[in-house]
Amino acid sequence: MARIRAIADEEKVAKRRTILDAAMKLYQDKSYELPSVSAIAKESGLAKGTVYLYFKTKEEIFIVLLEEGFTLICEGISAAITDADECDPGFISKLVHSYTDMIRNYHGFLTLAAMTNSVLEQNLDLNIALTFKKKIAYHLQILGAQLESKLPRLQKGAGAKMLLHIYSLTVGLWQTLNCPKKIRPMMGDEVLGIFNVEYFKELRGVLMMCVFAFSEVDNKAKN
Amino acid sequence: MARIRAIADEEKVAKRRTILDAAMKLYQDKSYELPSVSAIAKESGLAKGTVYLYFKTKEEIFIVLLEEGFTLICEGISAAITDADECDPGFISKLVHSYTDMIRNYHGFLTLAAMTNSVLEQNLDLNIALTFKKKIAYHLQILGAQLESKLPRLQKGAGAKMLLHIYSLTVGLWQTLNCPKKIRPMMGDEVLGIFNVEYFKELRGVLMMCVFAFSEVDNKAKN
Amino acid sequence: MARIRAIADEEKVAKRRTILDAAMKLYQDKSYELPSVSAIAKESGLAKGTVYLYFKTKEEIFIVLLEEGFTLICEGISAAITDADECDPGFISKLVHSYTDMIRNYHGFLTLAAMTNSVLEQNLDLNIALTFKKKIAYHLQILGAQLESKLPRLQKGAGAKMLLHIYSLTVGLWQTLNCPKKIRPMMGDEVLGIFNVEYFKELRGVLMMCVFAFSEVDNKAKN
Amino acid sequence: MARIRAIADEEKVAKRRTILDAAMKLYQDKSYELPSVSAIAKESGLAKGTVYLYFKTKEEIFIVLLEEGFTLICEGISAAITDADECDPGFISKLVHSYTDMIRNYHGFLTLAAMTNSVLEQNLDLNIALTFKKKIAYHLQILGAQLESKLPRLQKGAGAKMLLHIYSLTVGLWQTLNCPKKIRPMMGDEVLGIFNVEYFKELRGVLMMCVFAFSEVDNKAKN
DNA sequence: AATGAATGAGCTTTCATTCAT
DNA sequence: AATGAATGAAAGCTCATTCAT
Repeated sequence: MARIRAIADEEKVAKRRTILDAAMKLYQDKSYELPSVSAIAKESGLAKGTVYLYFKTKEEIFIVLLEEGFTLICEGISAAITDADECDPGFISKLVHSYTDMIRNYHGFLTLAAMTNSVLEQNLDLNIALTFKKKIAYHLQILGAQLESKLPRLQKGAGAKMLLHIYSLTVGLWQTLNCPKKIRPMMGDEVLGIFNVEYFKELRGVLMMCVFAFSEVDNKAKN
Repeated sequence: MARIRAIADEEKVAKRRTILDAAMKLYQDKSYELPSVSAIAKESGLAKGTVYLYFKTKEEIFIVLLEEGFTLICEGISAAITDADECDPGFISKLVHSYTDMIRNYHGFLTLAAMTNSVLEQNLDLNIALTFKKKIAYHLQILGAQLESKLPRLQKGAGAKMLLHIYSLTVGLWQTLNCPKKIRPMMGDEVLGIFNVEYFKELRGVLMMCVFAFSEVDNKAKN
Repeated sequence: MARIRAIADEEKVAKRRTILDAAMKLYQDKSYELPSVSAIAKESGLAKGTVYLYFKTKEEIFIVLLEEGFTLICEGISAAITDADECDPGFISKLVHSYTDMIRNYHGFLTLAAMTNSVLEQNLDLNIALTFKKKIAYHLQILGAQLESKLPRLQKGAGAKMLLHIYSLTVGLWQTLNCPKKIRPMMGDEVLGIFNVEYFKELRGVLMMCVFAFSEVDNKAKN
Repeated sequence: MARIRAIADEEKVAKRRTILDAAMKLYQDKSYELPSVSAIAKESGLAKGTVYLYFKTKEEIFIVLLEEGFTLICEGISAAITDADECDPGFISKLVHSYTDMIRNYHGFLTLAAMTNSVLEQNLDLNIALTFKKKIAYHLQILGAQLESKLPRLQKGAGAKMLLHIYSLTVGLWQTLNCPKKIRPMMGDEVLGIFNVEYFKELRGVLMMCVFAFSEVDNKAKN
């Protein structure tokens, strides 16, 4: 096996990356079932024990991947907000688009997000779980504040809350619309028409509606 | 002969019920972790093998429970719609309340719904999975149509779609806000404030907003 | 694999026996290291899971073997006591001989006994450990009482106690004199002369002495 | 140059000591389970690999500790023999007391001694194992001779042998009476009465008896 | 139809030891 | 001489599912 030692911190980070990437690859290849640590090790070209040197449990690997995805998406939106002109009537639409695009590009993010509670958090070190939650909260906070600064109709705190709701909807809708690969060919049935929509298009539709609603309601509350 | 068959069928249904009830009880008792088939069999007073005569896999048991819950909730809302007066300005609010109450009363429904994709559908017979999807679609259709008849501003098909979105949000929000028991005591941290809200209150809040948005947008689209 | 079902109780007992025998064989073959459950299963012609159907932990298997050996030996001595004539001046000597013979015939008993505390009791279900202790105590009691009836010089309770001491010495001496196979060829060194004795002969020698001492002291205490 | 070597040797000895002390501390703290090499290294303030520069295997560390304990105890008794007056009728009793006191003071000695065969000697370099045996033999010899000089009734070689038997009994009795902490609270049961004795008191009792027997028998044999 | 004994792949995890640095 | 990253065999155990009875 690759008995290459990661001595410097950056090498360690690189090896961690190797494991994370291998885990993600297998996760995607295995149609979004959590791969075994054994498989991850093999894919990484490392020994099983080495993986446990970098992550305490299997779930930790995936919680990190999820958190990375979340961070990435948040940063993307943040950039999009900065770039966009809030006076542009298409401001919201642009943001929504960049949001859905970010998610689309991080393959597996949605599946991962969907199993956060039911699977990942179950077998997670207490502190890791908490740290994860805090990071999510932090990102929502920061991004929410940024939004508030651009959309003055949003009251203090409403930005983060709105994002929380958007995120919830994103994950929930995905869970409702997504279905295992093997039954996809049989989804043609007319009865199932309601599920035969393109997820991202649908998501954008609902988001536009909700963001609009948010602004309105918030606005009214102000008056 | 037919008589005997009927009796036999009744017995079958009864035994299925026994298993389902036992599974649900254990699921609730074990704080919403899927119990083992062995435990379900014991709780049912049946042998392990017998359980497999009635359900092809463990997941099938829970998908049936989920579907039953879904049906129950839909029927409840249907009744609520029938009872309510759409001219009453509190019409929407009443519906939303009865919706959240129904869900609250079906303990474990949200957890079950949340694991639908990531866990349940993975190890499910193709036909079972499909049938499940169809039942969900059917209920959404029926209930959607009923809604449309009461809220004329809703276009054809918009009722079902709205319900789909509501359901998605319900499940997604639950996943975001819910957290494992063991980390609940540590949620006091200020950073986590955004997660420290009462789920059902929060849900009602968002739903009110969304339903409102839906009507508006839909209305506008009409004009 | 041998998918032969043990349905009747006697069949179950037989299968348990199969496992116990396989475990003992491996234990002896592997120069008295505890074999893995996996190996025991293979040797038994059973699946690993099946072994766990009959024994909760690996240690339980060996504690049962130890207890069986203990019981066997006690029964043998009991018979020897019954058969012997306490007026015969060689009474004690005969008993000691039958004791050492019993132990010699139960290969591995000593090694097993020697690891009772340091290994076996560590990973043992509380109740199993306790039951084991009770059985040992029970046998000591019974056999002790029998001895007292034959050797009137022994006070009440002194029989069991004497046996406890004899057993302790038996195990302790074995631990001191026994040595791993691989270093046996090098035991010729003169310095090691004290260890180069035949265990059973040595044991008999010490026991004779001790039993004698016991009687004396006890006798004196009486006067 | 020689000077430097001497210093280097001193350092080596010192480092060995550090490791041994750390190992002993952890062993005692962990209620007499063998600690991992990793833990020993950490406790020593050394790297894992460094430990292996000083000891070939983990077991070697503990065999050295056991041997040190043995030496200590022997030296203690030797001193006690020197100090005591063999004409004092309490001579034996005093020796026995100082013996049990020495053992009591070397915490963990008995546990270590008890696992010598079943655990330690298994994974030990041949030479190390042999050296260990030789040291034990040597100590028994020396101490035995000293005893013989004080107790003229002891024939040549009988001293060492007696000590061997005493040591065996000490370890064996400890194994029989000692029990894991977790089952200690449940030892109250009447059946287990025979095990509910104070180890050191019991040991002293048996030893007094045996030593007495030894002298007698030996004496008789002489005549 | 019902049983429950048997299966065995599968899991995570530990840790003594090695060896590149 | 010292380090500690990497190894990987080995372990115990679970449990969904099968199938002989």
